Amino acid sequence: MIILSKLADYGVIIATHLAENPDRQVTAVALAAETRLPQATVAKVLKALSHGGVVIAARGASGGYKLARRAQAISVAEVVSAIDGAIGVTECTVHTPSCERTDFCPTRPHWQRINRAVGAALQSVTLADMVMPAFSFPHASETAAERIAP
Amino acid sequence: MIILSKLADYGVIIATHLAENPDRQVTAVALAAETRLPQATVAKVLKALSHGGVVIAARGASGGYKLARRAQAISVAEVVSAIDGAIGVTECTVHTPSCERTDFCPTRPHWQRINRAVGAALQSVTLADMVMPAFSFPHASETAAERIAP
DNA sequence: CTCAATTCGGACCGGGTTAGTACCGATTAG
DNA sequence: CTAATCGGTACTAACCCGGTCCGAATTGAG
Repeated sequence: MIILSKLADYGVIIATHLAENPDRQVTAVALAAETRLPQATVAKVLKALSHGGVVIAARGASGGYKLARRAQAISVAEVVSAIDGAIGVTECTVHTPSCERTDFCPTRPHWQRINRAVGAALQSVTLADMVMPAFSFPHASETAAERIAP
Repeated sequence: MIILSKLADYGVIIATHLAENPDRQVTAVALAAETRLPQATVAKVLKALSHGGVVIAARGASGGYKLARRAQAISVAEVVSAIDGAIGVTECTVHTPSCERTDFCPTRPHWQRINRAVGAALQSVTLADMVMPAFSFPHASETAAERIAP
């Protein structure tokens, strides 16, 4: 299973690309060309990012997008939730628990615990981190580490 | 956005229910009744769990399901990946990186790092934990689960 | 020993969400 | 004024989820 939606994935790619050249105003079509992603989709993602306050849009001729803040101040979690909404592990963790099980179901606290872990993971990585090549994570068994269970 | 699919969520509910009465052989319809989940879906989930080695199925009259191992030995990650397949944050983290970006894209190691964190969170919770009401879970493992993998 | 009842196992199908596209209006620089 | 660019909405296509159906295996009765 894939956790992030494709759009959210694109969002991070695009935001990261913006983080590489800060202060530069880039148009949607240019971003699409530079990231090799479909133009229309890039435009759509940028709209969402703008809406979420991750990027700032300049309209009109010679308009374009750039990051709303410094790259270090923007976490991956922010980018993702700008596109896909709040992050939650299960149904109960995101909206109000209207399910009848809520009261007597003992699993909820555990879900919330897992949820916090995921959120922390996404929040701890900023766009500035994403740009840096990350030698600092030495791992021999890359594929094994990537899979949760065989 | 919701991370777990509904089926995976059901899977955990069902597996947890099985963990509550170990050694008891329960049929799919009984499980559906006891968990208040739709019968057909429960059956489907159980098939996947059986395939993934989480539960053991007995066919024929007086057949049914039971956990393949003790509840402490089965992690939530196992249940989830039995249903939804390997867990990965993005496309690249699960299948072979066929995208052209793979080689030059610096974000991959960071994704893997996030991925490991999520995996650790899911693996750190067993079915036995899920059954226990969570007032008393050890803080040590909690912080460990929440910390991002180095 | 045979048959029927019961249960799991695998293939198939429809509905709904998501990805992706296209259009038109709004805004701004030159 | 014109060209370029973002913003919003509507639309189509694809995929995945959830559910249903029928066949395979096993048990227990006659």
